[in-house]
Amino acid sequence: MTRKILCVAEKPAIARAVATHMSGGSFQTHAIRGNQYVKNYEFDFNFGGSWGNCSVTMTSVIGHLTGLDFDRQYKGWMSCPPGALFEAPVQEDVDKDKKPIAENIRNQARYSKALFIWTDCDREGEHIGAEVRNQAKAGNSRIEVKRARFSNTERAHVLQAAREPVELDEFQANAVAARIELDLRIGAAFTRLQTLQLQAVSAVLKEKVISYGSCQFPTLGFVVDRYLRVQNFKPETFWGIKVMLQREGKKVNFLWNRVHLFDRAVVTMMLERCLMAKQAKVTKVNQKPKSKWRPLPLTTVDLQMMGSRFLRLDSQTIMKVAEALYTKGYISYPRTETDQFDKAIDLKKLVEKQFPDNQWGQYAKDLIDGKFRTPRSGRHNDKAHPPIHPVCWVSPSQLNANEKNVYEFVVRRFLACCSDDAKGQGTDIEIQYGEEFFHASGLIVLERNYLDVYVYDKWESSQQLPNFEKGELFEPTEANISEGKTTAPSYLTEPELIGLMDANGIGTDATMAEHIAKIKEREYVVVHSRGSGRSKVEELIPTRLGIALVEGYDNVVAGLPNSISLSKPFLRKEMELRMVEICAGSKTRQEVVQQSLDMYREVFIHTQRRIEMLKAACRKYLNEQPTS
DNA sequence: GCAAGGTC
Repeated sequence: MTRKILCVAEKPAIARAVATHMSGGSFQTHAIRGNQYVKNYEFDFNFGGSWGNCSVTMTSVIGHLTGLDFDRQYKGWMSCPPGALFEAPVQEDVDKDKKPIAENIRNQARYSKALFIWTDCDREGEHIGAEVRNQAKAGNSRIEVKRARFSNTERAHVLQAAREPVELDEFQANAVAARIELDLRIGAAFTRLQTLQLQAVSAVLKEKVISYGSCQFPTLGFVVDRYLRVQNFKPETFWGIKVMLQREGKKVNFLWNRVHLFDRAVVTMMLERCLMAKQAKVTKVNQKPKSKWRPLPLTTVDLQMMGSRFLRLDSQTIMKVAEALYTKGYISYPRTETDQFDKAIDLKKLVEKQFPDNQWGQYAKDLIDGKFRTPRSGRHNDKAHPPIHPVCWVSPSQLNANEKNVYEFVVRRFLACCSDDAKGQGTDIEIQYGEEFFHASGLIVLERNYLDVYVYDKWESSQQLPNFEKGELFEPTEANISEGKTTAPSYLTEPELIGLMDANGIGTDATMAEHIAKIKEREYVVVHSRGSGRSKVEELIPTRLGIALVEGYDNVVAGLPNSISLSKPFLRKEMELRMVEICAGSKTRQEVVQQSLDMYREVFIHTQRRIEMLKAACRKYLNEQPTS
């Protein structure tokens, strides 16, 4: 009898893709009882080595199998003081809707010699792999456990992963387990505390859940921080020197190297010295080729940021649309941090698929006819997914308006990646006038290259400069003082917020949009539109409640020795660093959970003691008459 | 009625 091997992927789409490659396209599909998405695919495969020819069942989970929650007696909000949740017993259970999937794995494991885990090769994937292993062991305690290491579903790569399995990374799974426990305890404790305490403060808050989360609060913090900077902004007047020369019928404006200063008297004196010198001297003439680099391969964060900017869709909508395009097989997996293409991917083949398109088909043909360039490589690789790229061409008539726009963006971005940089000729002139230095620069775009397909980037020729020679003297046509005012920053936009979250490690590429949606849902922030038409900008403004929470917590911790506010990203960042230590094997899961809980408990106790400050902030913002 | 993270 041939040996049987059970393979389990993180999601149905991967199970199907891997089964297709391993089986060479011929497999049997069986539905499972109780879940319409998960399927079992059966086929034979030669693993080589000591495994040899085996019969395979390839199936999947749908993300995590289990969830962590408090024991039943702690679930009621009045069952215990919120602070008790830092120690209350918790248990891990298979989610109700995942029970049929877990059962399928236990059943299949019974007849299998080995389990091959095919979850994504990232931290969460390692934890999901451990959940799968636990179910398989419950069905068959003697089953051998292996893990396939793969980063895309290209055929040769998949086959290699199947034949060279590695071990599950227990450290990474433990790091995720620590995160899960911390987020649950801390989130629930603070949410119950502030909800129960603040509901009584204002009629506005009655019946309202005022949630706290280690990601949603720093997200709110960014919005409030920008809002306050706008509110507190005081414009300042500055002065500069403008020098202009007319020559060969062209007008050249020279910019001051000092840009501007805030002291009018000093600028006046400097200008007078210039005028006294009468003549300016050309100190540098640089002619050099300039180029504008083609974009990097597309990541999720970039898709969300560029998408909000150019397609005018909020990040959640973009992700929904991108997922629909992925499920239909038009684009690759849209959740990725990777901005470098694996050498194994045949990029030219993907370019060729775009030939039929009316808008960019000819551009794709030109690439294959010799203009193709290997894409640039960024510095990120999540080792799980390739950059987002089109998988095949789809007629615009098959897509709705949003899908059409997002697909077009993904394709244009991909073709731009496979193109040459735009090239031009730049001229930089520097002059000395009195004791001050000024400069002017000109640009002539010579080859547009990627700009022809990537319509979202702009790079235009500037006005041409007349000829200058190094060392020559000339008398400027005009030189005078300019005056201006510093302008207030504008309110935070969603792409900016996503950039801040990414830079501070708040949330993952898959969840950032959810955290923003969450603070809207909780009525901590609202979206205001400014302008109209193409110049419309959506800005995030905190509500009175949002401002009150941030100000309240800032006041509460103001007295603490290292006063780290919950509205700042530092605590979450520290948690992330400790997770990395678990992955490296330098700390255990238990150590990290204890340390992090101690840290948050200190803030919690302090908040309880000074709860009046939190209440006062809410009263201040919510119970006074709105003035606008 | 609480979180954040997978995915449908």
